[in-house]
Parts: sequence; structure tokens; C-alpha cells
Amino acid sequence: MLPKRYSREIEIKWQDKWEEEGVYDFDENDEKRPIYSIDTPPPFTSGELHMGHVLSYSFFDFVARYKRMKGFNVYYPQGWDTQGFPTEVRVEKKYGRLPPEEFRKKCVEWTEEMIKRMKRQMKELGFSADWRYEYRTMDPEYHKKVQLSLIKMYKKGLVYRDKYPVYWCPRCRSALAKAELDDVVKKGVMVWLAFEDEKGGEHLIATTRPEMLPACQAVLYHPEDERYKALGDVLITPLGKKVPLIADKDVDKEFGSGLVMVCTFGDKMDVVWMHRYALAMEQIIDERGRMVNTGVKELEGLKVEEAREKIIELLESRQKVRKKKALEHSVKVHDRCGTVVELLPSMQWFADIKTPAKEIKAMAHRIQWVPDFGITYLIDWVEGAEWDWVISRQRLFGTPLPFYVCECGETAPAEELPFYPEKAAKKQCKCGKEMEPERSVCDCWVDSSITPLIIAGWPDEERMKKLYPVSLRPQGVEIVRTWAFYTIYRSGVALTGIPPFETILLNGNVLAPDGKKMSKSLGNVISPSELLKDYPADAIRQWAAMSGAMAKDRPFSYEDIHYAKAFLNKLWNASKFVINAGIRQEKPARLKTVDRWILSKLNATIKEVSEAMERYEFHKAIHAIHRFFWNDFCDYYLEYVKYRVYENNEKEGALYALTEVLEKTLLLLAPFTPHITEEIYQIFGRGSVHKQRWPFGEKVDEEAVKKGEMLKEIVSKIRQYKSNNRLSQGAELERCVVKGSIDEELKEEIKHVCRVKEVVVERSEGELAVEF
RNA sequence: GGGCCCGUAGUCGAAUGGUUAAGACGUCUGCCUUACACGCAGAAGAGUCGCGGUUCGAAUCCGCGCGGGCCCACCA
Repeated sequence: MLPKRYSREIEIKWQDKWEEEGVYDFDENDEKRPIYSIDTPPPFTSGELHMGHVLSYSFFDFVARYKRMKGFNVYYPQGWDTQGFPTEVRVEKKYGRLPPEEFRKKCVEWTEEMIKRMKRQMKELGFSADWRYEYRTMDPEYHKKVQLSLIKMYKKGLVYRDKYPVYWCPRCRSALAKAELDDVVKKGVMVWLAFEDEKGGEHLIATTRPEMLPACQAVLYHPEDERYKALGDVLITPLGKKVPLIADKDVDKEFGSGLVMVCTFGDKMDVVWMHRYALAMEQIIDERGRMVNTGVKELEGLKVEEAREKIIELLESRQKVRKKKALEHSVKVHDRCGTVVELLPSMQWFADIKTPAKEIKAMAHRIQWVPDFGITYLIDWVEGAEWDWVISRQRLFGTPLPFYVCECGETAPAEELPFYPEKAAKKQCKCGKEMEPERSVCDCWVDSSITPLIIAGWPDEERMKKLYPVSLRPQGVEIVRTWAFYTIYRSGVALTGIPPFETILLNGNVLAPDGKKMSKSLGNVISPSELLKDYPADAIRQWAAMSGAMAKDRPFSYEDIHYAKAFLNKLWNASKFVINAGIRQEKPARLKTVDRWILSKLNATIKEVSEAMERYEFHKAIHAIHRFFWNDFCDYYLEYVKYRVYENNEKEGALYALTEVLEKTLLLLAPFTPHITEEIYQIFGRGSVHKQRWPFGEKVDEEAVKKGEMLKEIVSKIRQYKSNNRLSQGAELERCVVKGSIDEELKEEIKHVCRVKEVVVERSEGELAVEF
């Protein structure tokens, strides 16, 4: 007997049991079943799942469960993306500043706590990952593999060290991440400086950073700007330096005079242009924010703001300033101290993405993209990339870059892995000096771009043979340019030459019910843990399935989740009815038309759902199940057979059909609602529903379908009559006339199902009609 | 500014170029019928953003316009 109501207690019971019995374990020794592996995204360990996680991880879980039932040996590990700036911020807030090693230890402790919480939520949602293969990017084992992958790329010439500008806080003397910057509107001055062409003609350039003039490398104009087209290719700065004059489409014709000077480095756009035209890098600001190597002795040693005033003064005295105008503009400041940041050239590590770009694109084309337009995000990105991937970060909680560097500029890979600079062995450079272990850590995408290798046991060749490439990479559409791209590049092109996954499945995001992005500041965030207080996991999972097409964003819908919960209730109560009526698994000799009708509908539904599952169209699958079970089975078939069940009238066929429909529906629902289906499935005494095979859609009896639909229509018309006449559906009618071609069997059904004493049939080929 | 996605009842959303454009929520009417009132039966409500085109036929394909969203870049 089923408990009176379905509840979360039932879900928790099964979650514990599944874990205990290892129901979802990947079978290492199975030689027969094909392997289906899933490269699940390792979520960043923030400590709480958000609705986007719930949506996407539900999708992954549907796939895993479906494939298991289809007979695959499913390999479904789950990892954690642990390292990064947000954790550093939170740990520093809690413990203050600590020495690096102690700080990292605290970060690890913190992260372990976060993982514990998130894992609990995943379990509560019924995700069927195999936790024996859990990985964490902060583990020494993981570090080792990331480092090995970088050394291999280094040896192939794909990883190198070069100068690159980073955001720098002159006050804190530290490199900053983008996330540490705030935009602040400040008062400034725009000055128009007089440049000269080779014939002595004067051309004005508007700038808010005249102090950068000594580092001016080029002047740019828009290719369609008539004023500068015929000017030649050199211009002379007010300081007398000759610089190239270049046409570039990114210049705004309307701004100032339509000319812009490129300096090392006034702003981010200078960096773009420097790479595009291979301009020189001339550093004139040092780590303390003071001017150096400007070639203008009045500026040397001054702070940036002082230098700005000074050079205006200087240029005015040389009559090179034509106009000045006060303005307000936005500048980037360090979020913690408010100091204006500078872009400073510094030594960074790069991964070459320009040289292998073609191969990356070609490999992306060998992967199946679902939906197919997803690949355009990657192609556009590769084609638009202006420079190589900067893989180093000046942070603490990250994978150390496994290299040594020397004053002389030489670099060398580490020999012992995992490599930690504090404990690194000494190493001598070719030049004779002692090399320094690199102290920067990796960009987080360096960690996560080898997950297919990690789960496939790389570099163990035996395991790789078995598990690489992975079958499926599910991920968010918004990280195609990062995670998908970097994975195809590193795991695929650079390290194995084989596409890292066969199929990539892209999911969209969850918006707030108001259609806007969920954000704390808008106060429209819905948290999974709050939701779990009001709705069972199986309702939340159905909501995910109902959330529309892949790669599309959708607002969160309380209506859907409400409906999903109501459906669980329906399933529960219908099951109680079937159980009370009596389970019958042997097919009786005779089935009535209605029995054959519902079994045909069932088989059609199985086919429809199977096709949708193969295409990852979960909303179609769940919709087909809902429609069949609620509308056809509960609303009609159950009503059709009640008299047979209660009055023991040709009961066997009814019991068989009821049992068959319930059993098969449970199987179809199992990937979506694993808990409730498991609980009900126990009546069959065959163990876990999740160990069963996916049902096969058998033959549809066209004649029975036709008759069944006709009966449905007649019943509906009689119900309509009763409703219009304010009668209860249980009310007995004396007589009705059915116009249409129905047989004696259907006539008898109408009498019983609609409680009509006398049914008269008038044969007619026209439209069905019922008169009273 | 570049790329991509989208525009369907009050709301959210389905519809290989082919009957009367699913379904859910909400609304209205009736029904406590021995699975379920977390329910049942019934009803009303759109002709698919606008304009043009292709077609025997367009929500669906093409063009333009209008309006959203996402990602990226930028404000010298």
C-alpha cells in the first residue's frame, strides 16, 4: 500500500537507499554494455546551487538516467571548480590577510565546506552522479595534471612567456583582476594637441591622457574619413617623434577630430591596436605610478596626475595645445582603495590560440552541436580573437604555473609535479644564474579545460582508450567561448588530436519570473533551497523538463512547478486506484475496445517520448507523458473501467490495461521523477525502477484508436450536456440518441460510463452528434 | 558598434510550409461522482509585432522596419 500522500520524506528515503546500494555506479568491469560518459560542468564552489544549476543539472541527469535505461554503462562523474577570486575575497574577509601558504589552506577548508553544502543540495534534487569519481580542481592530483598538460603544450611551443599589460594598482602595487575594478566618474580635462604631417600641416588629436604622449606609437583614423585618407603614412607628435598613421575601422570618425593616438597604455583599446599592428611597447609608468623613461626630463619621477598637468603646461608653452575642455569621464579604480588603476606591461604566460585557430575550428565542426547554431558562438569567437590567451594570474588560490624563469628571460618547465613554488627544487639557468620558480597561478579555465581528460584518466593510456572521448559535454550556452573553446583547444587540438566529446548539448538560463535576469540587487532571486521547502524534488525536476527548448533562456514559472506538483499528486492517486483494483500482469484472452485503445495510446506515447529523448527535447517528452497520463488515462480510461472494476464486469482486461499503463508510464517518467516512480514501482517487486530497461513502443491498433476517440467524443458531449443542465456527472439520464456509426460494444460502454438507461443509435455517416 | 537568439490569448509558452494555431496558469459556470477538491466536468479568450515578397497554401521561408534578450567590444 502506498502512503496517503507523496512527500519529501519518501524522496529522502530513496536518496539514502540509492546511495547505499550504489544504484548509479558505473561498472568498471562490464565488457558488454557500451559506455556513455558525461563531462558534467564542475560548478564553481560558491556554496549554493542557483536555479540555473538546477535547470542544467536536471537536464544532465535526465540524459544519464535515460541512457542507463537504454542499456548503456553510464559514467557520470561530478567535479568542482574550486579555485578563484571570489573564494579569496570571502576567505580574506573572514580571516584577514595571511601568509600565502596559510591563506591557501584556509581557502581549501572554506571550499570543502562549500562543496559539502552543494553536494547535499544535489542529492536532494536526486541527481545520479557517481560520487566515487568526484574531482576537485584544488587537489594536488588535479594540479599535477593541469601542470603536466601545460608542460606538454610548452614543449610544443604553445605556451610561452611575454609582455602583456595588466591592470595594476599603484598604491597596493599589485595586479588586479577585472572583478576588482570599479568604474567611477571623475572630472578630467580633454586637450587638443597639435600633430604635424610631413608637409607641415597641423592635425589635432583630442585626448584625456596627454601624459601618455611620450609613449605614443601610432595615430589612427577611420578608413572612410576623407580628411586623412590622402595624408600619407606618418605623423609627427608634438614632442617631435615620428609615428605611423594607420586607417582602422574601430576609430570613431565623430569623436574629436577623428584622429586617435595609440600609447602604451592609455586604455584597453590601445592594447587591441598594439596587437593588431604589432606596435612597440614602451613603458613610461612604473609600479609606483610614476613616470619613467619618458625622454622628457620635466616629467621624470612625477606621479601620473602631476605629469598630466606638467605636460599640458609644457606643451602650452610650446604652443602645441589648441583647446582645453573640462569633462567628466569614467575611469577604472581599484575597488578596495579607490586608486585609479594603470595598464602596465608585465611578464605573463600565454597559450597560443592564433596558430592552431584553424585546427580548433575544424575540430569544433567534428562535434555534434545541440542545437546546431551553438557552434557559431565558437567560430565567431575564434575568428575575432585579437591576441593569445593570457593564462597566468597574479593570485594565490590557483594552480601554480609549473615553470622557472630567469632574469635573463629564459624559461624552463618544472621537473617534479605537482609543482609548488615555495617547495620547488633549485634550478640553474643556462646563463649560470639561479632560476626563480614562477609565482603566478593559472586562469581557472586552464583548470577546467581538461575535464574530459581528467575523467578519462589521462595520461593513463589504458583508461583513455576506454573513456576518451566522452560521449556528452553538456554546458551553458554562455560559456561556449570559454569552456567549450578552451576544452576543444587544450584537450583536443593540443593534447590528444581527438575531439574531446562527441556531442555538446547547450542549455539556456533561468530568468526571474518577471523575465529579467535574477540578481540580488533586483531582489528577484529564487533559491533552490527555498523551493525545496514547498515542492518535492520531482516537481522541481519536471519544471526543468518543461522549461522549453535547449539553449533558450526562460523565466522561472511558479505555474509550471505548481502544475508539476499537481501531476505528482495525480500519478500518486491514480496509482492507488490501480493498486486497489488489482495488479494483473498476464494478458487475458479478451480485451475490450477501450482496453486496446488505451494500450495503443500508450504505445504511441512511448514512441513519441523515446524520439524526444533521443533529441534531448525534454519538454516534448514530459508534455507527451503528461497529456497521455492525465488526459487520456485518468480523465477517460479510468472512468471507462470503474464500472468493470466495481461490478466485476469483464474485469481482467481492465486490470491488465491499468497495470500495463501504470508500469510503462513509470518507466517513461523515471528519468524525470526518479523518486515517486521508484516508490510506486515497488508494487511490481522487481527492484529499482532505475535498473529497468526503457519500454518499447509496440504496435498501435488503428481501429481501436478510431473507436476509442469516437467514444471519447460522445462521452464528452454527454458530459457537456450534464454540465450545461447543471447536473452532476453522476446523474442518471433516461435516454439519449447517438447519431453516428458506433457498434454494440461502444453503445454498452456509453450506458455504463455515462449512466444512461437507454442509448439509441441512429446510423449516420455524417458528423457525430448526441441528442437527448 | 559586432555576433547570435527571439517577438504566438491577460501571463508563460508548443506547433517537419498543409484540417478548426497544443498545453499550462489565470478568468467564468457547474459538480464534495467510493483514486485525487492538491480534484472533476464544461465555457470564454489569439489568427501569430508591422509592411512587402516567395508559394496552390506562411506563425513557419526571404527582405525591410519596430521591439526585446544574450554574449563580446568600446566610450580615446
